[in-house]
Amino acid sequence: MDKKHEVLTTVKDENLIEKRRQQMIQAAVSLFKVKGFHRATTREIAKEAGFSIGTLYEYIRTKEDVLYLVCDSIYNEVHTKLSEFTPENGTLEDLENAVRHYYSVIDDMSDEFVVMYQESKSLPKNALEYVLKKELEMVEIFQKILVGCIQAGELELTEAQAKLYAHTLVVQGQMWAFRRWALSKEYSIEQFTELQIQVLLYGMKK
Amino acid sequence: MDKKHEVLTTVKDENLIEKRRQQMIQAAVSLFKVKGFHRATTREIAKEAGFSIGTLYEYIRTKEDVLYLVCDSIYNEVHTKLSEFTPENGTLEDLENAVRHYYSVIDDMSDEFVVMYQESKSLPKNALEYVLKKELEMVEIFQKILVGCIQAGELELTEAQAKLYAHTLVVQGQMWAFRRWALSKEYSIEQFTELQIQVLLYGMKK
Amino acid sequence: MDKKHEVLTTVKDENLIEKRRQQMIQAAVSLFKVKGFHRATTREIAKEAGFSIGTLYEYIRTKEDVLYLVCDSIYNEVHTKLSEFTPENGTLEDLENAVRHYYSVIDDMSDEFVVMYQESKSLPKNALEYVLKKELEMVEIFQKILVGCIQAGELELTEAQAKLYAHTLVVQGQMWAFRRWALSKEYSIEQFTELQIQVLLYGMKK
Amino acid sequence: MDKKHEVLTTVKDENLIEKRRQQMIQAAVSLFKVKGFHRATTREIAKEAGFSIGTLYEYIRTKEDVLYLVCDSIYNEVHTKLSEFTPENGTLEDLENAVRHYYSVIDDMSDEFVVMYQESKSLPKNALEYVLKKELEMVEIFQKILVGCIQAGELELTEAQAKLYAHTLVVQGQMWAFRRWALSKEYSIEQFTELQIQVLLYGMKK
DNA sequence: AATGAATGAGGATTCATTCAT
DNA sequence: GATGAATGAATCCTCATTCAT
Repeated sequence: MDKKHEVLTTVKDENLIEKRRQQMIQAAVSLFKVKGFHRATTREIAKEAGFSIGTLYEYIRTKEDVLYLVCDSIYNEVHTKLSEFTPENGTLEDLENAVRHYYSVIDDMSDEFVVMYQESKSLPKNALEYVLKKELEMVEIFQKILVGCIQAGELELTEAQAKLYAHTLVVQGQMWAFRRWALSKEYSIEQFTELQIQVLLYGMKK
Repeated sequence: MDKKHEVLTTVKDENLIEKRRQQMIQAAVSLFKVKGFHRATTREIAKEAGFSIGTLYEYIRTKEDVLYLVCDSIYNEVHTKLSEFTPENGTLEDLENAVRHYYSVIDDMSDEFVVMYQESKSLPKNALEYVLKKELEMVEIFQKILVGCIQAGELELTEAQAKLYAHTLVVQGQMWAFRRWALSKEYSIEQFTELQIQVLLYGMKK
Repeated sequence: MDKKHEVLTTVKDENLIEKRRQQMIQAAVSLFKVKGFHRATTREIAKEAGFSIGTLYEYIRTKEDVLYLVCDSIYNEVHTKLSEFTPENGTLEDLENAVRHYYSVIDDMSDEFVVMYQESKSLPKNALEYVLKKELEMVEIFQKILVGCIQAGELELTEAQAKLYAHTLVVQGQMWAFRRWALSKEYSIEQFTELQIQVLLYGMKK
Repeated sequence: MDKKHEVLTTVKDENLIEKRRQQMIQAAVSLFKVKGFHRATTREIAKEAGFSIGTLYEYIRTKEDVLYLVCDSIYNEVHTKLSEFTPENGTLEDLENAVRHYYSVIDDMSDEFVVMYQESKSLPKNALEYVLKKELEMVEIFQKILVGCIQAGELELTEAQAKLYAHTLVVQGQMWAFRRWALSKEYSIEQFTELQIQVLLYGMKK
């Protein structure tokens, strides 16, 4: 459950595996976005990726493997991008900037986010567990920043509150991806971000 | 697009239609919860509902109709329950109570919520539009309360801010349904609700 | 392992099941005879049986079920035919007649025999066990007749010998089915039978 | 049709061809024994043989070639082993010893025998004809010994009877390979052999 | 000679939907 | 109104074979 869920391959060349999987993931995301996991066929995925159905199956075992690779890849990308920005001062400004950075990552990858959250329930059990673990890691990133602020005396929260607020921050970012159809009519991502920072950090009461 | 999406029937007797559809919806929710819309078969739905596949198709046209009925039914139930409680004073206490009421409805119906949000993307175009409209109506309920508070001088927000905060309140409630696997280990629904009210209304800054 | 291996069905009407399965078995035997189990497709089986592929799968779960039904049906038919003729006197004449009867059944059903013995190895484990049990029952029929002859003083054999001779008689009959391509050039079934009776019962030494 | 069926090769070096084919045959027999010809894949055969799928196809043209090589190799081995022992006196003792020798060869190679007889039906037409010819040659070996006994006055049989008895002797030997699952519980190969000699040469009547 | 990545035709199975009873 | 047998398009996946390196 802790270990990375392995996707078995017939092919041996590691570089080739990486290359083909990138093609595959990109193809899959663009198809899942439009039709969802179940309505996208393995043939379509292969074609969109630029190779034959036979080749697709040299790099995966089942269609669900594709979904897993997509989810794993998205999490890794988000993690990498968030890690580029790790504030360490424990100021509220740091927290604000972390949120801004995260929300901009979501804006860049909102198709991927929507696909991941809508389809991950179709993963086989242990792949799902792995993905949920990754989700918690995302929450922990924010939790650590919050704890930093608490220790620096900038925030006055219990551990339990900090954890919940971390969830809140993560979910509010996802909201932008999921409700883009409604929200983008009214706000730009920058407006959205600043408004959210206002209410989440400082409350909506005047 | 604005009108209620109609589900055609062979049967004439309105009472019977209502009865069979309730059986159907209940069966579908419990199946979709476990296997999702795509993996649940119409045969299973019919069986779980207590009648034959032939009978199922007397009351719907396509499998997607079942999903639509499920979503429609959930929204109506939530609407009804929220309408039981419509505060009109424009106090912050009213707002808090509205949130409490909404979050407790979500707690009661969290399976239904999860099913609805995970599967509604599989609705045909115009049924989806109808459902999204319903979703906006939910947001508007909170928006109105917020506007009430603004007018009463309890909150100091622009219209744009009020709308976004309404979304936030709605989404944070759904968070309880979607992240129950993680959150319920740490908080009861009451604790969750009070903590959320704290941060959303009054901010997390000390 | 002892119980009859069950083949699950979607259809409820028992008479219909029986009818469709007979069509299926007949179609399968004629195809397996020509192409073997693996090269015959389920579509061909359905078509030959006179219904659609969908209908075929209403009456079976897997392609191997077809093979099992074929084997089971053949054994039952042979058993029934052999049971029509059960000598009880313990004379050598009885034994001879039993052999004659068995060999003529094999002549009638040699396609079926060949199919069954060539393909039964493809059965899933517990279906195979069931079929092997049936095979032993066939041997036992002859063993009993032999024991009858021993008790009547017509033959002087140990139990162990009787069992082996029963196998021999059964296998020699099957030889007619398997080596028809060579044997029928030289002998009619009647000649074959009488020559076999000679050597098996009375030896080839002058 | 009479000529040896040729398996074409890209490779020139005859020694290498022989070596690779031996690896291939051994691998194939062990796989066919477990999974049968159809379920064993060419990839598995190559891997078990210790080389790549590409290399496998340097030494054969089609998968059926592998099966042919297996059958051919088994027949040749049996022939060689039987030829080591060719009695020429025309005594019944010679006949008995030939049978003993043959049955012990079968005991040594029973996996190979089972594979050959179960799978040879999958050979392409002219390879099958070649193999059937080989089978008849096996029968002829015994037929010759029988004729020797007849000429020496030890047996009193017509040509037609001699040929049938030759088939019988060959098939009874194969019985040991095919019914090992049942027979080996009751008899050792030596017991089996002696009992068979008794009944086949001297009859079971007291 | 050896390798192994690529191919795609082919096959088993599923399941939404229909329609005769 | 209710039933459930029949249908066949759709889909996942396999595997023999090829060919560039």
